[in-house]
Amino acid sequence: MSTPMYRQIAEDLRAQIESGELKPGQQMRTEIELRDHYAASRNTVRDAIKLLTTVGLVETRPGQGTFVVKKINPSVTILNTDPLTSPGGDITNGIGDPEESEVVSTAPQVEIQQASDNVATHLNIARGTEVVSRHQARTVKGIPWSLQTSFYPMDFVFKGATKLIEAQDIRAGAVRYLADTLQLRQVGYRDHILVRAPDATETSFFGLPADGRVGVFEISRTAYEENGWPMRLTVSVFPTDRNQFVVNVGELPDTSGVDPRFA
Amino acid sequence: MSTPMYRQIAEDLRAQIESGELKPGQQMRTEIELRDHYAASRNTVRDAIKLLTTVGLVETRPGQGTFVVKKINPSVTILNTDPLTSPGGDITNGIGDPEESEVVSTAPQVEIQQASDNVATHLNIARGTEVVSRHQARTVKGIPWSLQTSFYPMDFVFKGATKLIEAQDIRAGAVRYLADTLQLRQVGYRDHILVRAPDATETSFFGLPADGRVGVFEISRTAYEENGWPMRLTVSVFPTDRNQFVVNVGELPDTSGVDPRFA
DNA sequence: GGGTATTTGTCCGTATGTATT
DNA sequence: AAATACATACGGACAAATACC
Repeated sequence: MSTPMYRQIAEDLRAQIESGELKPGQQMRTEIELRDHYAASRNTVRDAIKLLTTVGLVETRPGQGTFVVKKINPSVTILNTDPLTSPGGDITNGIGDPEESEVVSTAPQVEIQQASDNVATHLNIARGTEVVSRHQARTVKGIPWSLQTSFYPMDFVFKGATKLIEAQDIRAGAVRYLADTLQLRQVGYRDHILVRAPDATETSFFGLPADGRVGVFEISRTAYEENGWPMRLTVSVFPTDRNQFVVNVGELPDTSGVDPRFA
Repeated sequence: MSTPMYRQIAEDLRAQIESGELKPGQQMRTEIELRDHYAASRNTVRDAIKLLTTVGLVETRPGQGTFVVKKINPSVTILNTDPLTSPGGDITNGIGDPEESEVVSTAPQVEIQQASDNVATHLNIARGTEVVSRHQARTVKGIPWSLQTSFYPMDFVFKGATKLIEAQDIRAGAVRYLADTLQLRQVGYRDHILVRAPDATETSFFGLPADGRVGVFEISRTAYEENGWPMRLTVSVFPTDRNQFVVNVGELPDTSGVDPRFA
């Protein structure tokens, strides 16, 4: 009997959930009932529940009880849409109902910053160089979907792309705008995908659990112009619990028939 | 003073870590010392530490103490290498030192299974249809890197691709083999990326913390032949704490200069 | 709105087990 | 073997959130 009691309790409850005995959304027995059932202390039962919470199987609501989590219908985003250069450096959404995506972006929050290590590396400039930062929050059907920040070399503004420092959406897209004003043609981009813990801002914006057990995708998209120089870095952040991504390579039948189902 | 004490303690420690006052790898003060320092109970201090561990900032070692985690040097994998069809459906590694990758694969574990919902959906066959499952574990320089399972329709074996059910590596790659024996030419693939909690097998193989706070990437690669039919599904699993992925779109300078640095 | 019962959240103190040095 | 440090487990008390009457 070397496995701790709270793990055994958690394993028992997990089995009930995965067997379907406890259904998604259903309320579980209260901590007191579980304490009696397993002949343990309430704190031990709470340890078991805590374990299930970090794995994402259950969720607790103060004053109400503990519930089996419902599967969230995930948002699926295609990372390499075919018209490479057109949609801007923005990551657009290919959600279930493509027509009614209802993607809403806040007005960009524009700042002049000194390039951090990360930004400097991706933009291939010296650390501390001034860059324009344009930050936006996006919601899909009212639920928070992404936080994204684009970085441009400050040079671009001096050379005439003054709209970059205006706190307004750039109509026709930033790609088009830079091509028109600076003859900077975007010919490709590279996405860098990682997962990390959310910071306080992200936790609050996405409504993630405060204990940080739900990670976020951080996708750094570096766009290049025709001479091979990076012209923009866009860092987008998405919660991992409701987002998936797709990459298409080669000739594929039709991009539609992907409906993600998994137990 | 509405924020709980254990959160305040965690916030204080977090600030010390992020300011560099506590360096990566360094041992923190013991629970007893922290209890005295913050005039709290040991359990409360433990709650604070537990919070920091779920965020991945610290790690506890029984009998030794609590330590600030060291940043793991991440493995970077390119999802869309240019010779699309050649490297097989396998996801190959583009780690820091490309020459000495030292990727070691175990002998495949071959099984005949009935297609699960997920497999059936991706392979576009009926649920319960028999499929060949080939499972492999991979290590890079001795550390566990990925678990991957490929699924092929059982048809392929009946039609002559009998090596699929042999528990040996298919030399020259499965793509080449299927092209040679069945005239099945792979013309592209689609990667589906998501993050979920690891199961017991994955936790043990990767040596992940038992509480499941480190998620895993699950990348489902569906390969298509020239008539647009799926010919293989490969599901690969990677821990999120030591893996990153790259997607290249359009014309890029050279794929080398990506060295990921982030605070 | 108020009051009460229910349920989870926080915090304490204590005891004992287990891993490491 | 002994000391140290974290892990598990218990029990109790009060706070905070929610639901219901």
